[in-house]
Amino acid sequence: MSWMSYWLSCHQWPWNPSQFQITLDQSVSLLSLSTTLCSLFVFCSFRKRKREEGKGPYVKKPPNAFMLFLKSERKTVQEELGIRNSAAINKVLSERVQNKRELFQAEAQIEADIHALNNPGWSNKANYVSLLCRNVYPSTLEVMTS
DNA sequence: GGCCCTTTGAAGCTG
DNA sequence: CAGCTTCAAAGGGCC
Repeated sequence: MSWMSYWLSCHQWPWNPSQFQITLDQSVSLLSLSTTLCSLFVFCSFRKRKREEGKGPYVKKPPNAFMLFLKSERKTVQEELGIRNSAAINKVLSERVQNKRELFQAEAQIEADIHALNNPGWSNKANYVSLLCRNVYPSTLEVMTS
């Protein structure tokens, strides 16, 4: 049973139009549910929207040391082993990063500093879309079970 | 077309 | 404060 059918069964939804009588509490619950679902849709759409280029001032996270290492060594592994799949390449590079970690950590720190200068006040919080969604779910469940 | 996989690490949130 | 979650990159694979 889906959460929607569960909610409807709990609230004895009047499928027959002639029986369309709901209490004030039920209408308030329905309004809250609608509002909450709209919020859920809007917030969860951010994740998809932010990946679209040229829409909004989305600022990406600065790359960490391993990400810089991946960018640097990806083509080498592709040519060396003839692998195109990034998941497989990443596995190989995770083994090779050991002796170059400190070098790329220093570079990552520079990247982070430049990112901070170019984007004053920016925080990872701006990219944490699902936390917003997570705040919506409990209230949705609260409406469903009230 | 869009999500998943796969990795490390930074940063934020939760209990 | 420990533990969990997300997202940075990338491109093949899959639905």
